[in-house]
Amino acid sequence: MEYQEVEHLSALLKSIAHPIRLKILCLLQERERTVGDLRSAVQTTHANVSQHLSILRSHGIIDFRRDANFIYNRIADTRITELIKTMRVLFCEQAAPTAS
Amino acid sequence: MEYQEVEHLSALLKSIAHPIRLKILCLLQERERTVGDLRSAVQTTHANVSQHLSILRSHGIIDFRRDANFIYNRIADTRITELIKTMRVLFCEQAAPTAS
DNA sequence: ACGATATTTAAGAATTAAATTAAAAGCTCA
DNA sequence: TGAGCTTTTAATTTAATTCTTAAATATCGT
Repeated sequence: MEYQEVEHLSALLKSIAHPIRLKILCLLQERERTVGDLRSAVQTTHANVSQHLSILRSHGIIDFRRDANFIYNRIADTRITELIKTMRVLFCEQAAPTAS
Repeated sequence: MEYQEVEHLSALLKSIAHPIRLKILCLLQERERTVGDLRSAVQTTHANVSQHLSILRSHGIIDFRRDANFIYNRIADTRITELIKTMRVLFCEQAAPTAS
């Protein structure tokens, strides 16, 4: 892996490694959500969620659309969706009960 | 994803998100390496490499064996190998030149 | 045991990231 | 326009990481 690739990938990983941001990304896997939705799911202040969202946006990981005074956030990079799926399978999936 | 899973996964991601640690993990994909090998590949001090290695060890990501006064480091968790492979495919792989 | 080499540990300084708080900016609808 | 939402920005404080340096530990070969 090239120097630049390592730097880029590590910045990306760092941006998704924070528990609040990781949880936000998991929530956005299912469907788009407003800032308020996310705030109540992750249990912190609006300002804090907003700051985390702006970090994710600055990496092009998420995107948003506005509707009235709501901001709907969604995942912008499908590779992130793939990555999170892979991590879930590798690290979160229960061993399937053996059928015996 | 459960609260505990989020916490665990984010700690894991944080531990691999540092550029030096990510590079170390990439180097260890191929084969085991001594601390000195790794040091010259990542261009920093022995002490610093050693500290990064100890972070990776404390997460069970890498493992080592001793031979004389050399410590040979290797990846201990195959899921990490899988994860890195996936990330390389998703984020580092060039689009294959179209065969036309 | 001694000198040489490889690695680790520990303590402190420097850097970077995160949470908090308060104020501002957008938008809607009466 | 202005009251009432939702969201963002900015400044400060707090906390966590990372690097640096120096000293220690471990092992080898003689």
